Amino acid sequence: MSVETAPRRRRLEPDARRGQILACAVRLFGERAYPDVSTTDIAREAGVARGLVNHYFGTKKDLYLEVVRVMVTIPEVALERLPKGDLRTRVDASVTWFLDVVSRHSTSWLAAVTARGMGGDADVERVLAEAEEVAADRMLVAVGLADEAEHREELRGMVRAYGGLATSTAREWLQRGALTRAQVHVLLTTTLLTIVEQVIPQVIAGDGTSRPQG
Amino acid sequence: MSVETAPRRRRLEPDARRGQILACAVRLFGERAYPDVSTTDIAREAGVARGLVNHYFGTKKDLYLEVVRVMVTIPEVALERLPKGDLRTRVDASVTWFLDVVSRHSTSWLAAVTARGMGGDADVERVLAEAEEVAADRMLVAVGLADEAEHREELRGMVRAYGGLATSTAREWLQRGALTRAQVHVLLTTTLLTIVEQVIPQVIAGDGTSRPQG
DNA sequence: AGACTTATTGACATGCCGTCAACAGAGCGC
DNA sequence: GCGCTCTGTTGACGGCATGTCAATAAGTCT
Repeated sequence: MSVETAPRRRRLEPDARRGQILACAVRLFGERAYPDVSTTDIAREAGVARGLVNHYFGTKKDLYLEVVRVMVTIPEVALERLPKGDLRTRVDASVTWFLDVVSRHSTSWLAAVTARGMGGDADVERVLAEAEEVAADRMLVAVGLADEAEHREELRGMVRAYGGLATSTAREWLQRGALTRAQVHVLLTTTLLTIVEQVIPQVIAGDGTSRPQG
Repeated sequence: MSVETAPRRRRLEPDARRGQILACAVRLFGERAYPDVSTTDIAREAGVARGLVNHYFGTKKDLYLEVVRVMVTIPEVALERLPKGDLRTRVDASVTWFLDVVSRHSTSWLAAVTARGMGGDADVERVLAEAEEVAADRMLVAVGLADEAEHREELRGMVRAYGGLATSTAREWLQRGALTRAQVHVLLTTTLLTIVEQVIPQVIAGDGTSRPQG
């Protein structure tokens, strides 16, 4: 009687195995900190020999980079169509969309932004920076400043900086519970409006972009 | 002739040795990431046996906690006297003070905020949170909202969130070079004024602080 | 079935971390 | 000066994590 329907080794396609291990790594790195998660833990979680982790991802740090990339890419579900109304309407919609996304994927999103990079690693920083770039470009489209060719760099810098505000504000809501969603909404919309309507015109019309003293 | 003015072991007072090792650790952790700095490196840098590091600081993570505490405490040089003028004047002075501090200690400050916590470690997060708390209280004093007893929690939350904006904006200036100091100054002052004059009154007068639905 | 491909394993070498008993520098009494 | 004590300091040991690599077996094709 052949009851051996469970071979001790199951052979999967590389993509499948890779994805499975990556999923386990995402979960573990979302719970514990980088040095507190061993590749042995990940391998055990995936029911796999430890060497296989290195086989697919190289070093532990490489695996972590992919994990972070997955975490920050999750909110990329796309801000497809934004309302055609005036600035205030579009800003409001953007903030609503942002808050929806981060509250839906709150745990992994919090892990990604809280785990701001393993103690200042350069490669991790690069991955986070790329994600910020994408988010900043989308935001520029949303507020209708996408085709401002001349001051592109400053605009992107300001929007990236605003991303820092959005992040820390969302953390006050989701992590510390110091603010309600409504309060966060007011803070983010009002601030973004101020930046677009007051700060950016002042910078564009103001002093030189790279002259130390004006 | 006794040329042995250099005994292979030099005996220091505990405080001195501790401080010396801590200084080396601060330098190394400021350059490389947490997992890329071994206690062996720190011991070698201090010209000391590796066991001594553990003797003084316990575990490697404990040492790292002290390092982070030192890094974030550096800018605590105190915002002693702030001008007595109106809100705009005080906000302007606060931002100027902040930019002075972070530009002076730019390297260690960048290391501290960039090294946002070793991949989401709880204890590291606690140290950073305490530092944010101190900064937030000072800011509340500076903008004249220190004695608003009722909505204390929300106010502190908002100011902490603004701290996130200040951090990311300063990084755009010091690290990426996308913004000039003047632009950063405009962005931070205008935004803080908006928060104090528009957002906070709206929150105080607005809906309930902890009621999910109004 | 037999052969072939390759996903998967297990062991090896290296390095890091925490602990601990033993060593030695500095001050003191004699 | 000699020896004693105190304690800052060392070196080594055990355990664990990581990366590499040849050996193995699962699945497929003929």
